[in-house]
Amino acid sequence: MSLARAPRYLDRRPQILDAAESCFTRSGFHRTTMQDVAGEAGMVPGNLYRYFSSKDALILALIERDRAEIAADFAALGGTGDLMGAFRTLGHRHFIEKPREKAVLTLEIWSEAARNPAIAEVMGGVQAEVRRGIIAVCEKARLKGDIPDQVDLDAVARLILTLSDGLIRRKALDPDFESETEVATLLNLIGAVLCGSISLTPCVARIVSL
Amino acid sequence: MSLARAPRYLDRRPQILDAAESCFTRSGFHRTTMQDVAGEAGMVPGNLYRYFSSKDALILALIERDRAEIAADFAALGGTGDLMGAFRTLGHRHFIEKPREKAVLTLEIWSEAARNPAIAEVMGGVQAEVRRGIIAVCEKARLKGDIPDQVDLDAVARLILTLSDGLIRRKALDPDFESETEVATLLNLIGAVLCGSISLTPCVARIVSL
DNA sequence: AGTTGACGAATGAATGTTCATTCACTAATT
DNA sequence: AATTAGTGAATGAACATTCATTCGTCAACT
Repeated sequence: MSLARAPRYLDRRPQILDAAESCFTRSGFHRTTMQDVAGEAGMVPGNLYRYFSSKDALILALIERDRAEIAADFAALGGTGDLMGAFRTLGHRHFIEKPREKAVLTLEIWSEAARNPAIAEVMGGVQAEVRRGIIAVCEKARLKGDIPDQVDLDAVARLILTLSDGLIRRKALDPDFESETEVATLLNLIGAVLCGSISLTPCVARIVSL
Repeated sequence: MSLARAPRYLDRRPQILDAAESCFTRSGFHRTTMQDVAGEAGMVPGNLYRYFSSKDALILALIERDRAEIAADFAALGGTGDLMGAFRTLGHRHFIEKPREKAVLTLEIWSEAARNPAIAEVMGGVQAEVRRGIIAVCEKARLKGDIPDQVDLDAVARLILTLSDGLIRRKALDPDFESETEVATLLNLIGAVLCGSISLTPCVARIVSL
């Protein structure tokens, strides 16, 4: 009787998520009403519930969409053997190309993750994936002899994560933040660390002497 | 407003701010009700309005209290001539001693700052002050000959700010974040940068070759 | 080809709750 | 007595969610 039929109408989910992204960026999760999202999506509030079971589900779906995007970027990263080129590409894509609004939304997600375990879990997943991606691509470079043995790749990965997060916060909130300059500086720094020009694990004597 | 006179009774403001801090940390600004704060402060909601004119005013006052604390820490920093010692102290105080909850609250403040201009302004003030503090203490060290001329102190200050923000985000949300290790690593890195072991402004040839 | 009816999509008007804020009042202090 | 602190019970607005209803499309049957 009931045939598996192709959806008669458009799938409204992407459209709703786009609307939600605008609203959440503009007003934050909690100041955004379902009425706002519906208005932005060109429909009526009740109808949102056909696609997302609750406001929380909507938030979560939005975050998961971002996650998928990041994951895709990292899949592409492993390909080439050009380590710094890969980092430069990623840096460009994530900190220069993307508008400030994305950074603002990320801040929102962070503050939400501190309380919503579902969001925390998604974020943890991204984090782990990015970290593994960084280490993997570095290890490939090490096999080619580009990275000295004494460089602690795990520490490098943590450093990059820290720098990335710091950049996001500054991009979102510092009025005179200059993406290009900042990214260039930090790529430079990372390059130097990977070269072994400085070690992340203490070479205490020199430092203490300062 | 009427701070002019010594209160006849206890000043409840600190007590209320403490309560608010707990609540905001636990639930975020927007999920915290005035009823929650009042309960935590051991009083009745209406009474909060004797001390703060609105929920927003309460949030702002809390942020300003933090600002004062940070400012005080930085006032102390300039004193000694021990550059890395000063950084180590600050790093310890802000990233190791303070509980994770403080970092969570900071995340909350960030996401709020993106929309509330009053908060953004306070944050901008802190930012500027910290930055000036860093540069000032570095310049003092440079006069003593501890920092080579080619080190770009402005870039160093930006780097430190970025690293600090990244640390806060990771401390708040990474389940296996290790304050001591991370801070030690980054102090080490900063020390190396200040030594001139690596330059933040491109020495392109080497990097590109990687 | 035209009609019908089934069914998913969308609407719009509630509904019930949660919450910031108010206020008339009582208690304590000087 | 006068002033300040604190109470507790509203109040009313905002908002997530529900639901009865309408609309649009298509397939099956004349």
